[in-house]
Amino acid sequence: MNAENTVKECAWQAIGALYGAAGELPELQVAKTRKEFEGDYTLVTFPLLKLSRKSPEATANEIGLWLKENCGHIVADFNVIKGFLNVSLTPEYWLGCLGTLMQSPNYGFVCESGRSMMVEYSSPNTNKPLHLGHIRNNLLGYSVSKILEANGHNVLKANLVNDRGIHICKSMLAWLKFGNGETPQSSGLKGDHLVGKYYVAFDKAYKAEIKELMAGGMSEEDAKREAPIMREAQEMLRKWEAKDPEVYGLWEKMNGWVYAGFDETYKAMGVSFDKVYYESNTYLLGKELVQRGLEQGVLFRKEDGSVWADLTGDGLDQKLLLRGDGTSVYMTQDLGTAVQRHGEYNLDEMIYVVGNEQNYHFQVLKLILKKLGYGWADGIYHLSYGMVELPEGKMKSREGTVVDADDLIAEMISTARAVAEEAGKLDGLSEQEIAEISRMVGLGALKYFILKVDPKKTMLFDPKESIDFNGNTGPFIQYTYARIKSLERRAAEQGGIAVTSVADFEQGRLPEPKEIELIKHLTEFAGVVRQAGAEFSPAVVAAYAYDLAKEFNQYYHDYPILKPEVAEGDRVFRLSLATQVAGTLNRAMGLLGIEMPQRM
RNA sequence: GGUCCCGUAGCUCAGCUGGAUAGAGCAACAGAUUUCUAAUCUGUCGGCCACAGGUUCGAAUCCUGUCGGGAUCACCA
Repeated sequence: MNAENTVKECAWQAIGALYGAAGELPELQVAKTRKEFEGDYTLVTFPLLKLSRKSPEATANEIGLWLKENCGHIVADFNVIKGFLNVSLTPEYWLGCLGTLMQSPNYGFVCESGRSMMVEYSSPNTNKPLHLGHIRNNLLGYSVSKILEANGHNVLKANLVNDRGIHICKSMLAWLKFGNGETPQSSGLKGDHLVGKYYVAFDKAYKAEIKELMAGGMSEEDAKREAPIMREAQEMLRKWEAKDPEVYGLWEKMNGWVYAGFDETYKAMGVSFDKVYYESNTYLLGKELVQRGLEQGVLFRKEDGSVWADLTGDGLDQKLLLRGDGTSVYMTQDLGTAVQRHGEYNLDEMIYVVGNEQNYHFQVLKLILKKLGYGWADGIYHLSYGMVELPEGKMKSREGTVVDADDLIAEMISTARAVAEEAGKLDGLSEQEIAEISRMVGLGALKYFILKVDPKKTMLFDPKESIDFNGNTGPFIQYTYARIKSLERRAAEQGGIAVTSVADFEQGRLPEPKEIELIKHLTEFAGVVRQAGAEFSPAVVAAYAYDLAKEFNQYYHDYPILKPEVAEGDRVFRLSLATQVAGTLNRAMGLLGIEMPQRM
């Protein structure tokens, strides 16, 4: 069931019959007819002029006449404006589409592509809590996973936690120095926030030491290196690498606090993972790979013993892979991890959801893997997303301008509640229902706000102007859904309407123009899912859901569905159509990780 | 300096595999409600699609250059 293809096939037949199918055929251009013209689909005739050897108008007319005579799905009336042929499909055809939809509760979702993919996202550091930038990452990663699943792929959601390194040692050290044994239990602080507090404390103490050293005549660079607290942190990292029991125990304890905190945030956001990796387990990977590359002559060694990849032939620079002392760097680890995962799961694609500041890194990663002879490197895709900026510019933790993820989520939910209460939407509902609706709507607003924007674009978030609940927003779409659910409840109270196929409709009840518009929208969902999957773009799905909701709201406004004056035949038909809209909205929003309330 | 990304209404964003008169939302203004839920609907206002060339029947969309903004080019991750 694909109306556009139906039109295309008819057009091909017309062209074959009229002009012969000889020679190479131009691409057929069929598009949805613009609103201001009459018709469902438009055939652009300009590319066909070489075949027809006639004017655009004559060609369009000729094809239109042929379709009228020979194609049963296309209505007799067509119109030609300049080189554009506008045709419509019959109400019977659209009724058939509605019938197919009613029989296909999972319309739009493909089963079993046979392809396996890993989507790596989130990948936080364990020294501070999640912020707005992480929210964009997590929502994107989760949504893209859902979209790929809907395209029939076997998807593994992965999280590579950066649990080791100097950053966590900073938090650990500051906690030892200033913490007085404080724990999440004793302080009432969420674990990740507690650890983040000591990361900030470290930075403060570090800065004070630098200032003092510089006052004593030292250069800034030297002061940064010589500051005692920094030396201590580095010493701590060495002890960690040597698995010093005391340091290791502290590390495990504080990371445990952070994980408990993250789990809470993940749960609140509604994201999850199939596989969690820890850098403490993977940071030594890749060394063998580099050795092999060295033997193959793909990599080279400098006098100091360090190993490099020469990418200057590809327009890039040289890239360090092993230091002179044999220790590895970030890239080494990522190379090793990629190879290991590919061996483990035989992945067709690996999608990395990582900010655009790492564009270069992934370009290099892919290139080196190819040089090492891994053909599957072509299946690596860096889903690069832009920063979330505040009105005053970038978020800076040092200046305290970060928008904390937990705070923002809580604020969205409480705002949703306040808005609903003011509008009297929650009267008569239990506290539990109120809390659940507020949660869904608040999160829906936040998720939609972020996911509707093209991932690669830098986006702006203004905390002072709280996220809207009207217009092109998540709650708008949720509201549309809730109203349909309300209709369904009412219909059930009135004795139920048992319609499962078009055969149950009143004889001769065909869709009216506005209803055809809705059916047309509904049939486009499969194409939207496919496109979103091919482009890794939740924004495509968001735009679709909004358009469908808007279209339905107009219909709902103009056409009564269950009002007493509505004839039984119309009532049944309209409710069935509304149910299809609700189902499609629900599936579309599900791909964005947005839940739909039954009432709001 | 090299490479990559972005520039569309006052603001936030669609549209970009070339198609008809460039679309939404917010904001502003004017309307619709004895409600199948007004978190809705209708209308008005708002544009040298950064700029200049090129490609062609046709360019916001493709190519080149310029300007503006961002990222990156670490023995950090």
